[in-house]
Amino acid sequence: MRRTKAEAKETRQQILLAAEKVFYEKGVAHASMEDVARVAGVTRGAIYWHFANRADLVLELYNSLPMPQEELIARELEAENADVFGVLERVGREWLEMLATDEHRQRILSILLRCDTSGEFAAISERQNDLDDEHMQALEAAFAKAEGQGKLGGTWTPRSAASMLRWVIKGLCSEWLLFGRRFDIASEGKEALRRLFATYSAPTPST
Amino acid sequence: MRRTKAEAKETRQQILLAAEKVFYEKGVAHASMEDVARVAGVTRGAIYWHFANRADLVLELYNSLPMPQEELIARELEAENADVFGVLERVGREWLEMLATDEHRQRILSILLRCDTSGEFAAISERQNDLDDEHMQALEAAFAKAEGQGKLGGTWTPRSAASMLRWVIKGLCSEWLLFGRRFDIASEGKEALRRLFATYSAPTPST
DNA sequence: CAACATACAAACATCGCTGTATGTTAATTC
DNA sequence: GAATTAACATACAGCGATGTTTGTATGTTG
Repeated sequence: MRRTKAEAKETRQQILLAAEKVFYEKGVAHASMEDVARVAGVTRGAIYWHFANRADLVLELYNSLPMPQEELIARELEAENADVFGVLERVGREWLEMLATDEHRQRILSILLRCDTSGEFAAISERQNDLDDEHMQALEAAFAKAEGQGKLGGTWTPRSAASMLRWVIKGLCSEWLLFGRRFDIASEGKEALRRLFATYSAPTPST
Repeated sequence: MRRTKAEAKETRQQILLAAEKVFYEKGVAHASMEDVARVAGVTRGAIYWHFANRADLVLELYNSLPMPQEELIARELEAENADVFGVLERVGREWLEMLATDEHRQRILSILLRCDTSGEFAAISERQNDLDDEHMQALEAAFAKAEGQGKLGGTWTPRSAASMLRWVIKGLCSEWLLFGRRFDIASEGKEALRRLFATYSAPTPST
């Protein structure tokens, strides 16, 4: 019973959805391919037709997430007198709001956070690490620009400011995702970002 | 060839050390009990004598970590005019320094961070969550005290201050442990804590 | 110094799961 | 419309790991 191309894509999508559900509920390590197949309404044959193995399935799950448009942000920051803090705070807020509303992203990121990154999934976590590195460099550059504009106060350096921002957002997201989403990440995150950026622009102590 | 009690304890310790090494290198999910046994210089029989199963072994690994004396800290904070910020900043700094020097703690926490928390290891992560909850309550109480002393400035509330501190420390440790320890956690953490506590005591904006 | 318990080693049972190979049917292709 | 191939289902081989059971030699206890 060979399917049409459109039907095949539909099947692939069903498998991804099933994998998202099953991996999220049972954990990547302890869910079998047949668990996924059952939920998707197919057999393991279909899964192995569309995906090489479980690691590949997880990778494609990760790839199915639309990534934020970084070039757009970079362009916003290009202007000579760009409001760096305003842009960064807004981007952070938007990211948290997107996470709060996109349940697929929540589940997939939970899966990635809880999955054993050594061994077969090393490739995925390496990709994430590379992305993180790029983000850090972009952040540092942005804060350096703010410093050049004389807007970075306190004892902040571009590096320390970028690191702090990263730690807060990562801590916030990890806690929310791994800990049962027991608080309103959008509003609490918004508050936290506001306070954090307020400290960035605090006047340098004249000691 | 039955061993004496002291020798048995020694064997148990060897198994724990081997498990720490093997689980750290291969990941909990993909290391077999025989891998552990081989490194420990025993057979799986010895492991199953001392531990019920792999989850129990991981749990005992976690239990082997000496926990910071929380009562001591609580007592320090009891005094009417206690320097809350000073104590908390010092405690945080000491924690980071301890983590930076104790390689066992580094490996075991790495194992816990990367291990799949669903399924068989749910008990362990629940215990961690409970501990985290206690910490949060203690932190909130401490910041509430500081607020009562009129020392909590800005727009901070006890809850937001405690959350922020937690997120920063968690983000810091996670990044350092999972990311190859690519920076000096003691010194960078010390700086971050100093900046963070400085913002806590910043004067309230009179808007 | 029996008698028993302890601290393992060695062998066993078995089972779930993975990957692959083969079979089948229907969509494409030329 | 014959040939090909895509899209699966089904069947198979086989490992690797787990938990248990049995064996055994030696501490330990009364």
